[in-house]
Amino acid sequence: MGRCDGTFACTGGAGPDHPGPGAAGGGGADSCDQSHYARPGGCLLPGRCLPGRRGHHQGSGRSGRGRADRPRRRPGDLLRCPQTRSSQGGNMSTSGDLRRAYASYFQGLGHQVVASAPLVPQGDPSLLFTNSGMVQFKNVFLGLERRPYNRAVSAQKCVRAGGKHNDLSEVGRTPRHHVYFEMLGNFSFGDYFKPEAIDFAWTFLTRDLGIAKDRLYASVFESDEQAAKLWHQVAGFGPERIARFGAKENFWEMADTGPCGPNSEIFVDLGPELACSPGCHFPCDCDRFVEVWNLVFMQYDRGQDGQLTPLPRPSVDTGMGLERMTSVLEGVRSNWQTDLFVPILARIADLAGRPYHDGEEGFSMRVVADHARSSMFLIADGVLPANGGRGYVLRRLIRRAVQMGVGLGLKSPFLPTLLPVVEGTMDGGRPELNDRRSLIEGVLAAEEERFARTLEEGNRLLNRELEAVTNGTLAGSQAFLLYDSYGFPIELTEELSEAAGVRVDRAGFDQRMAEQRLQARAARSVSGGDEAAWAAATDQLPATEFVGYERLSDDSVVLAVLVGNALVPAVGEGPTAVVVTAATPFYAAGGGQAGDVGVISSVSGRARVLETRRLAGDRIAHLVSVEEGEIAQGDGVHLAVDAETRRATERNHTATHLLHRALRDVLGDHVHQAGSVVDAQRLRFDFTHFSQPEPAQLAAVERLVNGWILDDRAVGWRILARPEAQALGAMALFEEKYGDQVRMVEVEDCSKELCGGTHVSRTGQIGLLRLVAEGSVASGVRRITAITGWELLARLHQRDGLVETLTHTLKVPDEQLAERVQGLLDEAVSGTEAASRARRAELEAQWTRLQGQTRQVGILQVMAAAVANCSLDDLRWLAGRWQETRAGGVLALVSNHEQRVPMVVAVDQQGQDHGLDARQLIAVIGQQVEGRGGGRLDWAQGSGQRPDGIGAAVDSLIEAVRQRLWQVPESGGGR
RNA sequence: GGGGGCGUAGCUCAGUCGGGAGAGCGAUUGGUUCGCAAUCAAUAGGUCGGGGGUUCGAUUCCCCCCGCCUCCA
Repeated sequence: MGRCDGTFACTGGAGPDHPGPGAAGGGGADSCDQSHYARPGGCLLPGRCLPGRRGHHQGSGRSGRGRADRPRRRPGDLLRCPQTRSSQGGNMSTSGDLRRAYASYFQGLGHQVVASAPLVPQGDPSLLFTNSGMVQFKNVFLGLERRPYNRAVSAQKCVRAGGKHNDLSEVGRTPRHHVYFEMLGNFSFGDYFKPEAIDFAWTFLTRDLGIAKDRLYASVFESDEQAAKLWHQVAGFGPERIARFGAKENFWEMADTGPCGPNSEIFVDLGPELACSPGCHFPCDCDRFVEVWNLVFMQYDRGQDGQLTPLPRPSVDTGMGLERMTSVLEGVRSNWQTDLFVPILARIADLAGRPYHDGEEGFSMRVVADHARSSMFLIADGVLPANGGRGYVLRRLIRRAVQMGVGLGLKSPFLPTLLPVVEGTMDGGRPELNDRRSLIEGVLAAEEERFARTLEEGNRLLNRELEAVTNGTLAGSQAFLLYDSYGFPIELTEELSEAAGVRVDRAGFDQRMAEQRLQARAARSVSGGDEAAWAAATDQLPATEFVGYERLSDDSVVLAVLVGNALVPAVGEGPTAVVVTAATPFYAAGGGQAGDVGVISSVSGRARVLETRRLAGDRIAHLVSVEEGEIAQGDGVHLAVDAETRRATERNHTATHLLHRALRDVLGDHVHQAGSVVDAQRLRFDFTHFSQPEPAQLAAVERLVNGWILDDRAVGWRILARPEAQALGAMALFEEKYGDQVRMVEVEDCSKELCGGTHVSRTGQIGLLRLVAEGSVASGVRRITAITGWELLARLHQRDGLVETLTHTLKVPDEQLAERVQGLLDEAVSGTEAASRARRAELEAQWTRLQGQTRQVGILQVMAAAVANCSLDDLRWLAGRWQETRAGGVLALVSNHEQRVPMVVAVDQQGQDHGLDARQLIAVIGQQVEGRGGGRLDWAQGSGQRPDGIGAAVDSLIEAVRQRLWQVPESGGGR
């Protein structure tokens, strides 16, 4: 990258990979800084700016204090950074203050304060994690969702790791990359636009935060004259303070189509001391100018053809990275030196027994600090370590942190012990860390433990490999196998190999790694769901009105019919089709509840609804098979849900809420829902818990639930504002939609949960509940399966039928069944024992007879005989006796058994010395009985299928031995 | 979603050109020992994850499924 050459269009950090704060898959203020420590010729001296600052703590220097009494600087500190100018006139001194000030400033300007959405995006499978402030407003910007306000402000939790934008490898190496960070943002949904957005930002920065006006700069899209003009009017910026960039940096798009527009970024000059060169000036992408705020002006809609049409009501989406703005306010050079990280780093340094260094030496500690807090927030939002998807990202974060920590000499498990410190840095802004404390600690401890086992196993395997190394190099494929199949980190392989004086073929390893990536990517491009295509084909339609809470049948009109993934005017009998109506009583699969089935009919046709699914934009898709006539777009139709199936599903859904409550009562508050499936047949509930529940605990749970059912408690629901629901103590699930209006389902004096599903109206309708299975699905997650209502009755009947069959067959009353079966088993066992004893006696007798049948062939004793009715196992037993008694020479036994001819041949050492091979001999016998066989030099077996050749087989064996002895005269002579 | 590895006695695991299912620990019984610990000996315990195929014969080779571990996306 060029810098300060006067012609290069400096990005200020918002490079091509980081389109701005609002990008669903994009980056923004907090991950833009590509500058590194220890840069040759750079203006930073690692470690100079911030001597160890352990001891000072977040929470000190709250608002109201001036910088004079902020305790974070000691008189002797060498502070080369221009932080002394940072907070002039302002009273911001901590990240918590900034978070609060931002919210209250915009609240004062008519913005609704909206809670942070969870890190797991709702209803957007294309996105691994929430990675910017606008994610929860995406559908509002797209016009698919309406909210009761048109101005909002939020402090959004974000994670960038995994997926397309992966900052993982940069964390710890740069001043501003983090996996977890927070984005402060104000939003206008078709309300105010550029003039207000720029004015609000300017006023907040200069008045509320007290940043000197001469330290601020802005960038605008090259052709956005309006924005440039506004910066001049509002801030008095001349052209030298307004950079103009092209579409790559300053034009933002949510996706290939849809809302988009230019954006304007605001930069703070950290001072000439940080300049990369004496001539450095704005714009320059060195550490001197830090981008703190990105204002996105959504004013166009890009159509399928790529054409831009102006939006009637332009919108605004802004993002300010909490961490970097805090660093500016606190006058420190990197985010790691803010109150968000200093206490965490200090604790890690304490545990490691060595000081934290701000330079390269501190890399490991920064990674541990970042990954620890990232993991905690992910777990708090319901992510659990797993082998794929989000869970895998979390697992990697935890393991990387543990590996770094162990390298620092930390004693595992140390991650759980960091939780209180991380929570402290949040200054009360993130209560979920406390609410989910036991869960977070448990998950972290369990994962550390599991990783320790992985390392131990890898160590064992590596040592084995190292011993086998002969040329001083461990093959890249071996190192890769250790990594790929056994999860043993390559860094450890290198380290341990080096200690053993072995080089690791890193190039070979990297080669394998690249192949693996290619393979996974190629596979990915093939997959793709139908639902996305359906959503795209119907994106002009309004949200479907769901009337299924109130009734099970309704009339509506068909808005769209799809066959395959394409819109069609009508569909007849035959193909499976998708039907979308204006309104429907059919519940679309979601929240764990199965979609409804039933019938859609019109004057011209009737279709069976096989499945109901929810599409993006709250449209409901019925998957149908037309049974009669046709269903056409524009038809008036009657939609009827299969009531029996729906009722059964509702019984299971309400029972799930009761079960959840009972589990918490019996096992403890760390129990949280981790997945749920509810259909007409059963309910399946996954929950967090770290050990196997005792049978007595499960019995207690079942008893509690059935007690509530027998109480016949009322079940109701209402829509209310989210804070209200929280105040009432509603169970907040991980999957819940963090809208402002939430639906709370309440079981009288028992359970309150936020839930969009359908339920019985009184618990008595559930009938009864029975737990039918309990097991583990992942570490720390248990799964309970249960049944209710008719399904339970059917199971009882089935069980009763089974018992009846048994009592009938065994001719004993119910209560004696067990005893009778045991008796039969004992009899069977003694019977087979007696039989095998008898068989052995028979074989023993057979063996005695055989001993008389040895004949001399040359110098060898040959025992060749046909024995009656022996299985291959019997022959083996006889051969065993032959070996035990050291009869010597050659043994060949042939028998007839169940239409086949089992045969064995054994040759002792003497026979082998004379060139005899058991495999050749058995082939000779095999010829006479149409059989085949094989084995080892001294021992062969096989079977044939012509019992009438047995006599010839024995003769041919003797003849073969004789010939063999002639062909290969024994060296000592003796014939 | 795509790979790799693993699944054998209660536990930890051996078991290669396909042919007699094993070790250590644990359990039971007996001996030695003042008791425990320890130690010696004997014994029990296995649909070799499940199903299908190839073969005279499959723990072993092939295919499918299930479970666990792991990497990549």
